[in-house]
Amino acid sequence: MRVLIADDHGIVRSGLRLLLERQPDIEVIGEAADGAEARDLAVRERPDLAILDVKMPKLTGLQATREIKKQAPEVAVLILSMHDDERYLFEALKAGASGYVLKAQADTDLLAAIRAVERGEPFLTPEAQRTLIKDVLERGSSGEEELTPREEEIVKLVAEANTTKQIAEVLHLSEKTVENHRANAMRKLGMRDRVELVRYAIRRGLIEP
Amino acid sequence: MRVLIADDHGIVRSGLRLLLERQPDIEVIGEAADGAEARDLAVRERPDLAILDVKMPKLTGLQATREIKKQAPEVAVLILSMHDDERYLFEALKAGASGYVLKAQADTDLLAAIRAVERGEPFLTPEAQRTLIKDVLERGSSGEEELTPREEEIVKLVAEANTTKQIAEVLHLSEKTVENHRANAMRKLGMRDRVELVRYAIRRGLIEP
DNA sequence: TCGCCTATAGGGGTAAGCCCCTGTTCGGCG
DNA sequence: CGCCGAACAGGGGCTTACCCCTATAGGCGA
Repeated sequence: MRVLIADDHGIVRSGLRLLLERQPDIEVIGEAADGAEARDLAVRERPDLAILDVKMPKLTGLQATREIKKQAPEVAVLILSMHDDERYLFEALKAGASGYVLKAQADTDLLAAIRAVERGEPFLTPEAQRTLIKDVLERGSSGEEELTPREEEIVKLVAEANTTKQIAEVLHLSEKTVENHRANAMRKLGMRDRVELVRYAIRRGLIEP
Repeated sequence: MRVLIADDHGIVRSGLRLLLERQPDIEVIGEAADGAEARDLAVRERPDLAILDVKMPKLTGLQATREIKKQAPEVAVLILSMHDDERYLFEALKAGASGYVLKAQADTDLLAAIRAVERGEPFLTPEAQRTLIKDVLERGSSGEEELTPREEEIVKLVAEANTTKQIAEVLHLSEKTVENHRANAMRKLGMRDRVELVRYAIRRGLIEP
């Protein structure tokens, strides 16, 4: 199996190469340090698989994926996510990637992902599958809201460091209702306390850090 | 030369290990996936050198450096910066690090840095030296009330949604001490609860949103 | 040497958050 | 129409956070 590696950090490329070359049937046929190089190499060399980091100079992993799938659709693509988040999961799949692996779990999941790609199957980590399923269930597979407007309103106020009592006063509700909306939002998001809601609110742009 | 590696991404650890073990006189004696683990390993194993990523869960590389230098001052520390930024350079040196290497240049600079540390010398990349000079020139009087290193550690852990009990376990402290540090930090910053601390921690770059 | 700050730890209390329930009202939708 | 989900409200219980207070040990500078 001929594989192409693309990441802007040499250290990461070395780590990937080490991991892959322990497999007797995998051959790393090239490395790229940015997305444009990755695309050019993939189109020219037609590897069985291209492993692309999300964040790269010139072209992101997702942009490179789109171009590779257009010019060389038989090249499978696995996306490596830099961060421990899955916010690019949908875009990656939409761009034509066969799998999405978080870098933190790369050593354990990457080989499983490669084997899945070898069989022509898609691969998602359990976390990614959960995220995907949750999103599909909760927002009907399009860009709608996960939370109801009321819940989002209350999450925003929580993240602005208002107490339940203050929120109840602002919204003319009972404290109990506020608690219920907050609890429902937390349950939907899989969160345990207000602290996690703050980070969610910031990621969603509900408030400024 | 006995070396400890700490990074929350297994792939990066593998890459570092590969790079280091090509050197006949370097032995990687351990890997850590977060700052607390790195500190514990460094204190227990007393390596000649600990290579720490800046951004790690539980304790940042800088926080881990402070604790290592306090409990095992003979352990040299090299800071690896995740991104191509140098905003933590000054704090890294203040914390007791012997060097500061950007990950993008890690394969070329890291060995030079290690050799410098071996000779007991500090190491800065030319870019880092330039940044440092600029920082020293620009830094006059900030005036804000600063948190102690301990307080900052606890603020980070609070903002990562750890409970008092969990923080006490990670830092090997009583819950009461954690409460006191948290309260002192909140008093200094004029904040009333953990929610406000989260936004502070994100603004300060202690955690990602 | 004397203070001051930091880090550590605890006592004791109030307030708040979080979690498990039940229930009503209202509007939309198959 | 009958069902479902959203919004509303509450009971009761347990945990946690937050706020006073005291106290010791160590380091460091005036």
